Amino acid sequence: MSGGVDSCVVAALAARAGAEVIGVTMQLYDHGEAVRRSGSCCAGQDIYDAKQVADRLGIAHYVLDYESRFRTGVIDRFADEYARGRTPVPCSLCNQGVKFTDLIAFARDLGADCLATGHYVRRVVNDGRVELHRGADPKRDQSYFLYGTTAEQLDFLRFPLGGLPKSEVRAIALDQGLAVASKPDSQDICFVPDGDYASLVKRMRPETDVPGDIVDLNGRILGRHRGVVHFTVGQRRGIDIGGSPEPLYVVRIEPDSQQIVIGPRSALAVERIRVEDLSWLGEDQRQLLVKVRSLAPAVAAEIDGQWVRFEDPEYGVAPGQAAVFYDGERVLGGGWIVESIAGAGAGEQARKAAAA
RNA sequence: UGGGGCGUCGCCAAGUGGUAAGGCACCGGUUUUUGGUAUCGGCAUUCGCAGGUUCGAAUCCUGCCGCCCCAG
Repeated sequence: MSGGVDSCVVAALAARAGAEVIGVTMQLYDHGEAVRRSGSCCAGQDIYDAKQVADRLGIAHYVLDYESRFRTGVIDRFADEYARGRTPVPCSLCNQGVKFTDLIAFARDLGADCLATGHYVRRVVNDGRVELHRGADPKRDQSYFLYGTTAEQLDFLRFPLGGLPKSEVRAIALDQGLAVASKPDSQDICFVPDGDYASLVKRMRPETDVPGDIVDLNGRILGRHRGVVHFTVGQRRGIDIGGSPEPLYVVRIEPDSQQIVIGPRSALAVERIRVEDLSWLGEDQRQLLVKVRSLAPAVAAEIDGQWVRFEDPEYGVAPGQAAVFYDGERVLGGGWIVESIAGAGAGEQARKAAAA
């Protein structure tokens, strides 16, 4: 129970169903600053909210201090990735680590039959095989963040909200008289109190705060930037360079030289990517759909070992993000994007032709 | 101190007598359980400065200032 609407409704549904329910809240990063911020989770006020709901439901409630695990497993890695010129997905790190590893272990120790969470994904048993599917509400689907779930974890997990639209979840919360019914949806990075993730990363990895050159595709210096921490591949705003007839985007980040390479949208075209730490729930699918960011339609691709080749070029693929594989509604797995190969963008071709 | 060209929003840039296009950048909203993207809206009472002509000038005239190129 994070203290938000979703997990509290899960607890309420379970309690109403007559199950023996034990509420568990992880304390992940409470250092006072995030305490009062609504829309966060797993800290301060949210833990109090979760406790209130548990009391109302008449269920036991545990608060687990996972701060140090969260720090090493999520926050440190978050900062490290920026230092490598990548753009991390902390939510996936959290799910794969503390949430689905440590929390499941705790639940098993308690002798629980399962662990239910408020994620908008579906667990589908098909022919005795457990599958992970997207949430029924396409606007709420969180499968992108859960691709790393293992079959063994999936066996133990339950996602009661996966088939519901958010509006219905709120209606249930209201109906059950839960104090959190109208709490705003959480967004942004939970452990960054004010959305200013850059200042956190700067504090942890000062080298990401070093000014550097902004160069074009040919290496020509166009300007200066305040530090690589402020950029991600595919980013348009914040480059602060005008005078171009078309928008310029971050094409590449080179942390060693502190350089940001920018170019037109066509330079963002990516033909294939390499992924690491591949997690796999499927069989032997090679032709599949892949999402390279949480919000984006899944596109056709072919996987071959660590390489994923897009049927059509993808734009703005940022290393550090996850590539998540789908077969229709079903999640097949995914991995971290570590490398991308420029594709046949129209502009790129024109540039090469002009240079030749 | 000979010749030529140019000075319009932070940048690029239309506009050559009728009352300041557009793009980029920037700012704000929307969207969003990561970062981004996308989208919508805002953004020069004023055209290097000072005079003059005109009903009316960024557009014509004069002077000055600044920059660039060629030639010394």
